[in-house]
Amino acid sequence: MTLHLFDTLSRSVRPLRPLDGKSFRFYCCGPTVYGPAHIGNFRTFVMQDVFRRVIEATGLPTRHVRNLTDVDDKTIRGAEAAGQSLSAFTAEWRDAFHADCAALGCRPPHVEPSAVEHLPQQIAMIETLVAKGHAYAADDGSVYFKLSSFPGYGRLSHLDTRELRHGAAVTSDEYENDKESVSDFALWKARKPEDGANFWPSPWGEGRPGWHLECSAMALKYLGETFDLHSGGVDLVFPHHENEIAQSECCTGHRLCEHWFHITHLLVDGRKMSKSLGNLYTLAQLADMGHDAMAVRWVLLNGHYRQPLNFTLDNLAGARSALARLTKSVAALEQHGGQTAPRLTPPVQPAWQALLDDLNVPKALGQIFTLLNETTPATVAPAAAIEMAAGLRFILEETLGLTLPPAIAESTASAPDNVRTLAEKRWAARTAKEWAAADSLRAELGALGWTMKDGKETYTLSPLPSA
RNA sequence: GGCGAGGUAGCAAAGUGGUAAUGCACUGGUCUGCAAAACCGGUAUGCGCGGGUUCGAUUCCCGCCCUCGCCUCCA
Repeated sequence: MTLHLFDTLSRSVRPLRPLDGKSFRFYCCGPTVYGPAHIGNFRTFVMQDVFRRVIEATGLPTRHVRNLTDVDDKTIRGAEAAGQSLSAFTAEWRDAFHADCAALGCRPPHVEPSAVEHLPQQIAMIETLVAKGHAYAADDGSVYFKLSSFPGYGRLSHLDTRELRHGAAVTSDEYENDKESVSDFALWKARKPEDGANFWPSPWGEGRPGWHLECSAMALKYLGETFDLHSGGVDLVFPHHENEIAQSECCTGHRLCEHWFHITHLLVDGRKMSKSLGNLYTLAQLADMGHDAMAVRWVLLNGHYRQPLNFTLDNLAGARSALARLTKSVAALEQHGGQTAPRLTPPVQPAWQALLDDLNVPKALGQIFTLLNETTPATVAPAAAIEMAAGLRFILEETLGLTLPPAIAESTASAPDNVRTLAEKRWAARTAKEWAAADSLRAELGALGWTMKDGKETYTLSPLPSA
C-alpha cells in the first residue's frame, strides 16, 4: 500500500514515506493568475490531484500546499493594462482558476498562499541569504542570489555550470546588468517605472520579490525546512526548482525536500500549445464546443505523467462515451447487488497496483475495462456485484477523481410538456404499428434535443448530449 | 551546440526478450418494426528506418530519420 514514484533528482522510482511518519507534506507550484489557465496547465494540476488522492487512498493524510503567483511581470503588466489594482486583477483570475479546478474535480489544497501576502517572509529569507554571503545587493537596489556560493547547483536538472554559461539563450536582461554573473538570479527586483503602484518597501529600497523566492518562503512557512515532495510541470525543473533548492538550502542549511515529482507537458495535435498555432484550449472554450470538464479530465488522465500526451479533439469526443459506459456498468452492478461505500476490493486490485506503481493511470484504466469485459454485471452473484461496484467507485471516483454522472437518468419526467406530448403521440403510433409516423415523430423529438428509447412496457426520454 | 523525452492500429495509449493490454471510432451478429442500450465477435503477421546480438526482439546494442521539451522567470 505504498506509492512508488519517479524522483527527478535521483532519476529513480522510490517509495514515498512521510518524514514525520504521520502525514505526507507536499508543495505544488501553482498558477500565475493573470489569465485563464489552459488544459496544459491542468494536466499538471489534475495529475497532482490524482497523486494526492492515491496517497490519501492508502490511508495517509496529506498536507497539500499550492501557491498563487500574484505578483510578477505578467500579473503587474496585466493589471496595469487593465487599469486595475493588482489585487483586483489577480482575484478575478484566481476565482476563474478555482472554478476550473472544481469543475475538473480537483481537491482544493489545504493551504493556498498568495505571494503578495507573504512579502515579510520573503524579505526575511533574503536577509538571511545576504547575511550568510549567498546573496548581494546591486547598485540599483536589486538583490541577487550568488550562484557560485552554492556548489550543489544544477543537480536537479543535471546541468553543470559550464553548460549554463554556454546556454543558447543566455542573454542578460536589460534590468539585470548589475549582476556579478549572468547566472545569478533575482531575489528582489528594484522598482521600475512600468510597475506603476506595484512596489513595496524593503531594506534594499522599493521593489518587488523575484519569482523563485515566493515558493521557498511559503514552503518554509507552511511545510517547514524539509518536507516530503515538491511538484510542478517539467519546465519548472530549470531554473525555477533549481533556484528554489539553492535559496532554501542555503537559507536553512537543510535539504528542501525528499522527492521531486514533475509532470511532462501536454501536446495538442502533436505540437506544443501556443496562441499562434491556435491550439491552446481553455476549459471555457472546450465547454463552448460541448465538452464537459469531466471528459477533459478523462483525456488528461489517459497518459502516463512522464510521457508526452497528445491531446486531440477527436479523443476528447470519445471521452464521453467511455465515461457513460463506466457509469452504466457501475449502475448495473449496483442495481444487481446493491450499493455500498467505495472501497478497495479484490476485483480492482490490478488497477490499484498499477496506480501504486508510479501512477500508471492508463494501465489502471485498462485493467478496469478488462475487468468489465470479463465480468458481465448480470451474470455475477449479487455479493460479487457489490464488491465490484464498490471497487470501481473506489478507483474511479475516490482515486482518479472521475465523477460518474448520476445515471444519465432517463429523465422522462423532466421533459418539457411539448416533448412529452410528442413522445406520447409517437408511442401511440408505434403501438399502432404506424412505423412511418413513429419515425417522423422521433425525428421531431431529435430536433428538440431529445432522444426516445422504446422499452417493452413504456419508453424513456433523455436529453441528447449538448454538443 | 548541450541535456532530456518520444516515434506501437483511424485517433489515443499501456506493455514485454518468446511472439502486441485498453478506450474511442469503425465493423459483423443477437435483440429491436427500425433504432438506442446491452451482449457476443472482428479489426496492427505488426510496434519510425537499416543493421547487429540472440534459439527468438516491438522489447537489448549500433547507425540513421523524424517529433517534442528544457538550456534564466512557460504547467
